[in-house]
Amino acid sequence: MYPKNGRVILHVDMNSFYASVEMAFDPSLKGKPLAIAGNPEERRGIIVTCSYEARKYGVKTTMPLWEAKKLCPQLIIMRPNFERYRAASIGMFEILGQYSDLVEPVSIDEGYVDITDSQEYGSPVQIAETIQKRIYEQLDLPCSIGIAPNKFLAKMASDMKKPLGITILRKRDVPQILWPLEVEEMHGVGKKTGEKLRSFGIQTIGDLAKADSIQLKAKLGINGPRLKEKANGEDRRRVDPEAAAEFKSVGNSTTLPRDTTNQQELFTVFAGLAEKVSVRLKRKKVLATSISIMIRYKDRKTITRSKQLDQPIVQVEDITDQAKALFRKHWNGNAVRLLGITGGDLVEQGSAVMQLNLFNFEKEAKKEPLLKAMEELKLKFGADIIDHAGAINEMKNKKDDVGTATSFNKDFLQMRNHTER
DNA sequence: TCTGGGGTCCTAGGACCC
DNA sequence: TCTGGGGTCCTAGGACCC
Repeated sequence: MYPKNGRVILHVDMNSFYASVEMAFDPSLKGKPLAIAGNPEERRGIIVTCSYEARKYGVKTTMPLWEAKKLCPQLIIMRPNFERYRAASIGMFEILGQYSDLVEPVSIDEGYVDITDSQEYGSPVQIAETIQKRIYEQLDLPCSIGIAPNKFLAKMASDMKKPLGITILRKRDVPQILWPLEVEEMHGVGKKTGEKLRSFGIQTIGDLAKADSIQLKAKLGINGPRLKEKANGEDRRRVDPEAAAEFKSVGNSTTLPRDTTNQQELFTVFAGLAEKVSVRLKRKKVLATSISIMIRYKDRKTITRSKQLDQPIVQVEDITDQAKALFRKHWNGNAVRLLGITGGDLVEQGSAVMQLNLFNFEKEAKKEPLLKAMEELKLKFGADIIDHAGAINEMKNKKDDVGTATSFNKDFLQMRNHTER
């Protein structure tokens, strides 16, 4: 039954999502070892997701393709079909949304649902069973669900039975269920933090739960005490439907077919990346006020270099120029393995246009005729932006409240390209 | 023939301002 | 004639997650 004080949170986690979607799409794949890989033709392809049948052969996520083939010669390899995954994801979140307004997407295949006030649909377990059944029958996709009083425990719970599991994790179960686990099993503890914790004698989640907060803070920063709270089953974070609606950066990167020191080649790659970033920014109707590049050298040493801009940009040429400038300034001349461009400090199209207008008016002391100013804007952002945003009207009527009327699900789906771990 | 790509959040030092 | 303290911004890097 529902507790009087306290919440009931579900964490819904799709099982080997990409592979499952492909199987739903083509049932003849069911029961076969299937892997989704970034780019099977490239020598640097890795496994993004694989079916449970493939896992039996030892095939794992992030494994290089050649290694996976060695382990399982009959492995079926497919490239990702993101449109299919987006469609499946929309279907899944539509089902979740029918049991609560408080749905927070975490990634394309995973989300939290606060069902504290959803008694009308049954008990927590009944709701979880209904959701799981509907996703399975209507979408032909398996998922695991965790039921708990907070996000952290729900997340840990959904991980415990796969595929098609439902797991309840109460706070009072924490000492028995969670504490014996290795500390790396915790969501939020990776390799490095695990090593650090072990270096001062913390091996299990239970050890972490009992560790000294002051010491943890000194060694791990703000993350230390937070981890300790979680190890004790405490987590007050809300299920926030808006959390995923706003993205903070848009980037594209690529590992080159072969390492190179040829600047012309590298600049061509930058132009391609800038094009992708530009298209994605425009689609989201935002502009970037900072640009950063990433360079991974042959020895895998990776650097990022960034710059704050005076004005937000979105056009390919502008992004390319900024990226090239950063590259020229910081490249050490060694062979490059990967290049990336990311736009950050995003502002909305409308408000960006306005900022530029204000900027121009101040600069030009209002001497600039309106038409010429518009031409300038079109040059800067592309004609579609002016027409679409009705920039002149916005300029007159609005100050800085150019609203965002975006459906979170859609935006969130655009925002993330998820790969299952 | 090693190890992708898209993100978020946190830290830390220096510049700069009051 | 040696020197406070707080705050913000910028840049770079690290850790983690899916």
